[in-house]
Amino acid sequence: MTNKTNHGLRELAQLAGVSKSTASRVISGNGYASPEVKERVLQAAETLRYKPNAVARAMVTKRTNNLGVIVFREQPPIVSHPLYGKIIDEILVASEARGYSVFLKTDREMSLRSTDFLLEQRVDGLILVSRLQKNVIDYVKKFNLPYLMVNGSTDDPEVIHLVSNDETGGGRAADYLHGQGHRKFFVIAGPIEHRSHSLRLAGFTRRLEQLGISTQSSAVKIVPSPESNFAYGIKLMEEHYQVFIDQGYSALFTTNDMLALGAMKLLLDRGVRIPQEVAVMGYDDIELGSMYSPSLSTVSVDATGIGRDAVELLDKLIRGVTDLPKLVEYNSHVVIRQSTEGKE
Amino acid sequence: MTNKTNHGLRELAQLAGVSKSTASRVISGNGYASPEVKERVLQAAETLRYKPNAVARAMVTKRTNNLGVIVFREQPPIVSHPLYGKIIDEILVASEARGYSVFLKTDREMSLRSTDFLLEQRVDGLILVSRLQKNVIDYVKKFNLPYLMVNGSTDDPEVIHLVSNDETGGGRAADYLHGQGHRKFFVIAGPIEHRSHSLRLAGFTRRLEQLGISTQSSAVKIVPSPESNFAYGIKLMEEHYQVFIDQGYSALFTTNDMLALGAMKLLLDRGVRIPQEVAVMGYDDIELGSMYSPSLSTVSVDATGIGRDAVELLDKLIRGVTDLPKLVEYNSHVVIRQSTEGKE
DNA sequence: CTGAAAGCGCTTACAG
DNA sequence: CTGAAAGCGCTTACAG
Repeated sequence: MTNKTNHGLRELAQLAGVSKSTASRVISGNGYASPEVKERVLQAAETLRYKPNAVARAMVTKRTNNLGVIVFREQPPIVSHPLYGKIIDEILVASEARGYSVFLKTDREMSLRSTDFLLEQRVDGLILVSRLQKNVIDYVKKFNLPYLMVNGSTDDPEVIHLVSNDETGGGRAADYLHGQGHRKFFVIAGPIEHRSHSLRLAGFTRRLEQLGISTQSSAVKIVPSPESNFAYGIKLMEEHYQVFIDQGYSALFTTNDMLALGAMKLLLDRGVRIPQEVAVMGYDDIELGSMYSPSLSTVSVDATGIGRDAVELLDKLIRGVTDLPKLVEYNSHVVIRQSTEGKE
Repeated sequence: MTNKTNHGLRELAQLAGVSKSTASRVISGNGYASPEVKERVLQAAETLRYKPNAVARAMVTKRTNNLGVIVFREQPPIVSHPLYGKIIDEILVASEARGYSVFLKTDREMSLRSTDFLLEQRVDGLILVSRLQKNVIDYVKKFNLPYLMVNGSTDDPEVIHLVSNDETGGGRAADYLHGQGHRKFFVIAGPIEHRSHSLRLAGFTRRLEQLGISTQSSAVKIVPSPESNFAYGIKLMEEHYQVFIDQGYSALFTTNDMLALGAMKLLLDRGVRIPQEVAVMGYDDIELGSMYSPSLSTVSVDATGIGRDAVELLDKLIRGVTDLPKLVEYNSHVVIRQSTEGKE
């Protein structure tokens, strides 16, 4: 049994009977080496269980082949967040495919700490996920580090960001529900400061107006929610339950699935039949929604495309490719499931 | 505006008018420096926006302060897996608190690639999550690297592993359901090769036997499932639906929540009333279950404790603490929700 | 095709 | 209390 000491290039070279330079060339795959020499080095690497030291390599090449991903969220479910989890999964897979490893960090206080950490780790690039404060991106910009934003909001025209086309998606939801015959809409809208929530709502109401439904009238009731989670879906539906029933709203639209699920659970628990009495529609297409009974109709967000392209674009940035798009939008489409179908 | 070039210790020292050694001492916090000197260096660091190079530091200290986490799963939902996601979230938080950053890797083919990668990155320690093949741990053991296993299975007495006490939990589920008056049990059991599924089932049936219910008789029907996901919950329930109804099983127990949710959805879609006609109980306590309508009764797994302790134990291992426990078990408790309550 | 030498940006004894 | 020097484990021109 070879001992557990980690061997370096020097021991490797020694055992193979070559110089460190030569050993380095065959291990790294850069530069020439005769077949016989190559064979000997590889053989030695095997018996020594040699693992090149990526830290040392990074120091000289000034490339770590590491990416940093920071998810900005105040509340605990971070990786396990149904939408961000999907995006991160995709980032992981796409990174692996391009030879990058990823440091995953979460940042609760929208601080600069995690950014600093990754800067010190000399990651090759940074993916900033979710809404983040302007100061974070102002900070990142001061350094010479490729970065991009996923699912955040910014007016900064310099910043590359990937978002789903929430306004169009909101419009499609309105279109679909209207097409199903609905004329009275109850809407629970997540935090207006959050780009996606505000655009989804804007798209939804604009489309209703175009369809001849005044969103100022009693045909549309919009309830704002300070948070976009399950608990608030329940809470707000509970608070407005009486109005909801009395006014005869036949369709419920929320700016994300979690709110929809919460509201739907409250309705189901009170015996309201979905979709027979009320049609419910969310946004995001989280896995949970497809598993619900009734399964939740929704508007999809292309988490797979976003995650994949984030890595691809960042890789291009790192490699110095220019003329990259500053804004990449992903199309949303309506996903019809049990919570809205069956309405005749 | 300071330019974007990244400055090194040399420039820092130069600007502060001290030697690199001194600059290093104040930046790293190791060693002495007079208040005035310290002040000057810090000042210079500020104006230069100096970020210590963690790569260089790691090379000399032989400590990266990085941890590697590998999640072994063949199927896509990895980070976004409802249970593993929770554990990973906790690992992230606990790592941060102890000054570690984490490389998150997934491994679909149970290969040695991700392990090698992390070995090359010279992480200080490794957390192996989920079921992994014996060859992976045999491989890791050959290197001089602290590691531990979470939620996996091993007979190797040397390996530190953290698991939930699945057998006891299975027994508690049986106890609870029996106490609710149920005498006919339908069980969907996940892959028997997976430690947690087989122990949950074993605990459940053993306890039933103790309660005087023969698990060989028609009182208990056990259906094995090759996968432990939602789709199989639906599929198996569908296949056995007629038997299920005809035989009058009043309780359904599955070895995880996903299976329970799938089976429950099928029952609900067919109009079976839960819990009035059938009580349903899962295992894991994933967030989804608490949101369902009816919310799912289950047996909890202490994901928070597991994630937190994994980092704590690994940190101790890294710091050379000895006499660590080889096996840490976490208690499970029954979580009663709508899918079983209401039965009188 | 291969090797000697310099250097990546730090830290750490060791002098003084 | 501070600085000069060596060295961590690699890669990369540059000779030969």
